[in-house]
Amino acid sequence: MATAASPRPRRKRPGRYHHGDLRHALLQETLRVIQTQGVEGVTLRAVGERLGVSRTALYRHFADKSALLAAVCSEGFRTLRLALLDAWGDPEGRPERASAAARFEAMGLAYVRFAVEHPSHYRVMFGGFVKRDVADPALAHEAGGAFQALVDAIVELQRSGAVRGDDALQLARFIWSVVHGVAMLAIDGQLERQGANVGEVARFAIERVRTGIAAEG
Amino acid sequence: MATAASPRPRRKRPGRYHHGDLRHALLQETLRVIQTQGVEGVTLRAVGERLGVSRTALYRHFADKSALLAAVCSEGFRTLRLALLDAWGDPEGRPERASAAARFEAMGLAYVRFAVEHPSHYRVMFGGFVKRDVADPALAHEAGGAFQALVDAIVELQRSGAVRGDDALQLARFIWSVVHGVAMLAIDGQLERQGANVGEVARFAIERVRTGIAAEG
DNA sequence: ACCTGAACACCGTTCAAGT
DNA sequence: ACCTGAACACCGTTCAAGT
Repeated sequence: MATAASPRPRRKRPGRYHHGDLRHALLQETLRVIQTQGVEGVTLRAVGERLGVSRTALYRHFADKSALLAAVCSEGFRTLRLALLDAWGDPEGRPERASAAARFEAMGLAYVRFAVEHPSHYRVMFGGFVKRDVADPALAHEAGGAFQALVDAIVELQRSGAVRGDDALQLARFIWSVVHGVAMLAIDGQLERQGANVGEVARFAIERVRTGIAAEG
Repeated sequence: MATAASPRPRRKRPGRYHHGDLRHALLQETLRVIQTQGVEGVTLRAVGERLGVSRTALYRHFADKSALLAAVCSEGFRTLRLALLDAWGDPEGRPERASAAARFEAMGLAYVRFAVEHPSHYRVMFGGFVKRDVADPALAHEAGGAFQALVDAIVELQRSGAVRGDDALQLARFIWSVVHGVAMLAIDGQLERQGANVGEVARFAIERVRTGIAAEG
């Protein structure tokens, strides 16, 4: 458990009619349900009841359930981006001593760790739960931001001569695929089923990737 | 569309009481619904109605809906294994001229192609739809078989001196992560959203992997 | 052995109505 | 502006009953 114990969103006072900040509370409570019972535990009835509010109150703040989950995705990509930037900038708590390889590994491991520590949240982000035709612009923006953290890291590694001069976007998509693949197989229990250790798989993968994208010579 | 037009499973004759091979028909019809309407289109009512059978008839053949989907997964892993073996053994229709690199690439591309051509089926296989505690042994067997195809290929590449002498299982997990990652991002529309071409991403990834796992010297 | 039909406890969503 | 409560059209699953 690495999730900070976020304060439980307030219930509506029984007498009062307005909740106050229902939109934010709905989002927070949905995240809480996802983390504890998984996505299938997210019913409008359950979330509403936990906030002392009718099961239809949410329609004032979100178009529908899919829009609520889209907001959950946005929040996830934001958290993921911050985790990646943190690992990249401060790989072991000793940024000044960090080699390019160490920073790269730290970022990759941080990605996988985010997924493993928030499996249900991660699955909402990539499990096809939000209808693609909704196309929440905030979601696209946050997803793009998380990806950009990866691109920026690649570019910096290229500048320092550690990584070959391929198109940075292609390199970033490749690396994203690797960590996303490890994360998904881990979440799905596929690695566990084989008796494999997720951390080992992640470390091995990142090291092989580093070799695969290293500058030649 | 690359799926062979499988013959539509027979409806029950209105007069008759028994369907004949309902279990097989249920599986086939479920696959058909998944392919055309996605997993969320799979309702026991819809599948039953399409076969001219009650919505509860399936409980004679499967424990519940999750068990039906587990069977769908098994079938998917079986098809995937065959596709991988086919690509590995006959990369371009000219097996005798195929280099190790070409066979490796063909296998990787075949993996991604399977997912892209059967996105909903692939998502059922890896989307956490089947409850893990059911633990269908046939499913575990088929999943293991598909993975084994990858391991066997790695071992052969190691014997031929093309791939470094790391633990074959670790190498196979790494490669699985890469192709699974590309496949999932493709299915999810993440690559499309960036304007990336799935085939290009897959080819680039496989080539970088090949470099990353190549024998040294 | 195999299938049916009614019943049950759930869903998301809508909409007129209340404050 | 914000929330409620009844109603609607869906679900998966159970179970006694039919053939």
